[in-house]
Amino acid sequence: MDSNCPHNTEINCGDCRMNSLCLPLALQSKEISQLDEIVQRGRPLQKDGHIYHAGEEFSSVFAVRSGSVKSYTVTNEGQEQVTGFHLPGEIFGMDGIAHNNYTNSAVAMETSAVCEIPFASLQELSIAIPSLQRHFFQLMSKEITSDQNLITLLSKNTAEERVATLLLSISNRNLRRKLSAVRFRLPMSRADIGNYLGLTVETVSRVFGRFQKQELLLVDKKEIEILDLNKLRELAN
Amino acid sequence: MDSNCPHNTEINCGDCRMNSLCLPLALQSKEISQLDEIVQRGRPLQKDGHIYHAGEEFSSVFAVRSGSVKSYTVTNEGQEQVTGFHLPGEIFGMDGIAHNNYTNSAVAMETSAVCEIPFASLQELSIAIPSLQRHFFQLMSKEITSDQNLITLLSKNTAEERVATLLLSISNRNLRRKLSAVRFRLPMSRADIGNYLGLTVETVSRVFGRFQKQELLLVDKKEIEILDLNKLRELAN
DNA sequence: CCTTCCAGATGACCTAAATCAATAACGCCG
DNA sequence: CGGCGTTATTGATTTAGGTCATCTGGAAGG
Repeated sequence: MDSNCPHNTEINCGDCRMNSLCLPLALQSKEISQLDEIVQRGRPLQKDGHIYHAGEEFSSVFAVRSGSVKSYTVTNEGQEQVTGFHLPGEIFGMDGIAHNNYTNSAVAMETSAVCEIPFASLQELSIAIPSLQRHFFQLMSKEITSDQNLITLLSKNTAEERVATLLLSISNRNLRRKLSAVRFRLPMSRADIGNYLGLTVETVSRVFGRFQKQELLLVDKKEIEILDLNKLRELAN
Repeated sequence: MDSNCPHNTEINCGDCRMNSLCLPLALQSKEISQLDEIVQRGRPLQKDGHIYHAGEEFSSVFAVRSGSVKSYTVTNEGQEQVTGFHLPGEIFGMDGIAHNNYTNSAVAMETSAVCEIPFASLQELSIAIPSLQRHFFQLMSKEITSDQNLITLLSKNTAEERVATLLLSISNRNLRRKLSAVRFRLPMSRADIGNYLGLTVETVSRVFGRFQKQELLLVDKKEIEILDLNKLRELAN
């Protein structure tokens, strides 16, 4: 298999382009290979393929290697609530630790590959490698703060502010991956955006329309070009 | 000091009435005393006394021993966002782990006492006591799922559903502490409730009014009596 | 005891976003 | 290549909850 193929599942953690994002920086190469042994690579997924469903027994956390994944829960009235979008290098599945069952479902939004990290092994390894334990505490804490940011967004901000904030979040995460911060393809549908931001599809569509009229954005279906990053930041506040 | 005083700071973890809530169940008594050594008791607080401020260097997580605490952040426009209410036996401060700084501020809503658990010591002890590591992973994961529940509440539910859900949450947490599930005192103001639920004070007040008219509740200032728990559950869904 | 203050309640009015409805533009598959 | 189901856009109308303004009552403090 060509090691340049984005969905290649053969490479190990030490060589993975994403390792600066999902692993602790301070890891020794010996420690990386210990981690490498527990990580199960090779889970290529089609669009709409599930990684796990809510309610299933928790066993692993996952890292996105390529493509993109969304997490969602289903309310008791049966409506979907998108709780997060996961881009390459990001970890998801940590909601399952609390009760030994995943509370979210996770699904690929496009052709993707994920790495599976069995949690029992990770816990053991964390005892041998304290910086790994620390790293996972930090990852979970980051998830908490980003969820709390979303809470604030939902409870205090207008439709325009919410959309602007999401665009900037994706822009920043692309930058971290050495991709363009101003030109990118949204992996998710308008419906997913609206769902995540507590808005209807129509409102999302209208906000995109207004942003184009104000020459903040150039939108062509899922392709986005940010024309005025500063103005957008101002709007998002 | 009288060991029956609710704000007594002398008792150790082994004897604390709350230990079934904040400690892992499986802990040996020898392990409890190890934990006891790192826990700093004796932080009695007045109403409005801060435990920490957003931005301060992270050092410890905290457990509520008596009284009640709220966490909040301040948006860049200067408005407060309440992110959580903490009742006796509950742990808070875990948002600080990610970046070594607290992202929330924590303040006593009434006369309270908290236990301080220095995080560095906790991490070390977690290596010696794997069930403690597991317990903390679980606590953080619970925080994630409860934040995600709030996200869903804010993005999908009406004012009445939000208020009903909060009342039931407090009711359940009281039950866990062997207190009445139907008669209790709200430790927080209407403004805090509204802020937490993404509503204005007026709306919260009107919802309480409507609930009383429907004979679901009896409200006397902060004293609440739930008259029809099932109906309230139905409403909250 | 009176005054001040602040939390809470209630009413009148307004607005942002939801809902409903129609249309357009696209993959996708036979 | 043509038809069809999904996804997105755009417009008209409605509504839940916000805003503003007023009022009440209890607690604090002199």
